Amino acid sequence: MAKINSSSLSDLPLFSGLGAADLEAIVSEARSLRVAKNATVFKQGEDAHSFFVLLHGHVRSSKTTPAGDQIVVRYVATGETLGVAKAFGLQHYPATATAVVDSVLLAWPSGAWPRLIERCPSLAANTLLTVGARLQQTITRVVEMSTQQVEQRIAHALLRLANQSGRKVERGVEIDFPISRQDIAQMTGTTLHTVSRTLSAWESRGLVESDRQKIILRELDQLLVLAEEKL
Amino acid sequence: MAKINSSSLSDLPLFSGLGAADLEAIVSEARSLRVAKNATVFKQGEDAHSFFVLLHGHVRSSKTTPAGDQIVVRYVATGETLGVAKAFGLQHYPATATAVVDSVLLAWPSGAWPRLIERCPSLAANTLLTVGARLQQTITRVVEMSTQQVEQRIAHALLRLANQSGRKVERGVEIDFPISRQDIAQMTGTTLHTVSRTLSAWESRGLVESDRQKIILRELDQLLVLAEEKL
DNA sequence: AACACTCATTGCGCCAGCGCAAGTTAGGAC
DNA sequence: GTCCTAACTTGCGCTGGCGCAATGAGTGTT
Repeated sequence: MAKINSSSLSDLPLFSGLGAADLEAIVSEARSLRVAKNATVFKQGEDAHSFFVLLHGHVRSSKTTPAGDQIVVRYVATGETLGVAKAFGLQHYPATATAVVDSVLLAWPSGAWPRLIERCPSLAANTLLTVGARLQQTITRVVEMSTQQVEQRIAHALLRLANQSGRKVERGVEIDFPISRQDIAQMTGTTLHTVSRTLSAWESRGLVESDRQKIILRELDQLLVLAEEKL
Repeated sequence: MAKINSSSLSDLPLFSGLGAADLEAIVSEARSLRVAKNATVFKQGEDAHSFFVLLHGHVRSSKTTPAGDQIVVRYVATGETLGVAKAFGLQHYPATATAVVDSVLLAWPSGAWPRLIERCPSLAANTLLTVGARLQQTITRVVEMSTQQVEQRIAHALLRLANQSGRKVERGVEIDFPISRQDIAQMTGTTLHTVSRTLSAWESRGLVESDRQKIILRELDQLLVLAEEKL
């Protein structure tokens, strides 16, 4: 529902290869919603009533353990799908999605999924592609946590964020949404203390420039060296 | 090709919900192959020419980093799919699949995938389910590596293996394929030394019984307590 | 302007678990 | 049998980075 420019939507990976008529039909079933900074799109454990595409903004997906530890699963960038729990057999959302800046999303009721993929089988194939990519990234994360030192993992995480959501600024590349030391710690399996120490050290070497919730990567090459080097 | 009992195949998650005719057609395109213990089904980096279903045996999927570190991605149990790289957009296998016991698989050329899912869209939906489940498991692994001590991670890993591929024996549950300390280390992000020490400690407490490449879990409840307890 | 809160920095002590190294044991090949 | 290799065990010393704790510095609110 609502006036959504379906031509720009045809570029989204989820909808690639879809005919205009199908796309139109699918989009007409969606509602769009705005989520304010720091508000949640959905919460872990909640019934997976809808799935979403992020049109504008940035969303953090994070998971809390029974013991109370939190970890960041991923940051969702513009154009990506989220909350597709039902499509892979989950009744409830496995994580909490929080807007880290004011964001705009399209939402479909999960119940519509079977009907949609019946009409457009390529939806399933497209979703398979993105879920496959996420699986690869997650495995990469396991590999890094198993084999690399904390400093290298932080370097990798920042480079990945810069790549995914970097904005060129005069001094380098800035990560385009507010992110705390704590967030980075929860992405790399360490503590905010260690992240803070590491960034301080890098800052004094001129590799990065950082402020509260803000990080600019100044020397991408050197960070890459740091990330790759086998101790 | 080959005499394969397609009725037993209809129980596989990949083929669930398929009509007998479709199933027949799909299976007729497969070739079956036997892979000896310690031989590889496919190698990391190789062109992803085929995808497989494991009919009998056990296969280890492992990944080697440029720096030479190895980690175990997962163990494939009977009935599971492997090597579906092409289905999620990879040109090459991201890992190496090694038979840990003599194994039998069905293989389809990756090129057949688009045609198969066009004929049977539920193949894509089914694959989405299994890939989704694997994504969740991998995320769980990241969470564990981020928040738990080595001892707890080993307990979790063994309980999971016992659950997936356990065989009841008089004294408890035995993991149904040969697995070394090294393998467990590569699943949990630690070293074979630490795994060995941990198992020794457990053995002296009567929680497990182990031999070379063999592990019997004797006290599942106590291991579960160990796994869950927040230090 | 003062308060409350969230985010960040840094010093210090400690310990889980890694790396090294040496030795043991079990299979498999011939 | 004998050799050879792969798997496993265990002691010892070291250290990366965690936990604690205290402090400082922005941000938003009334």
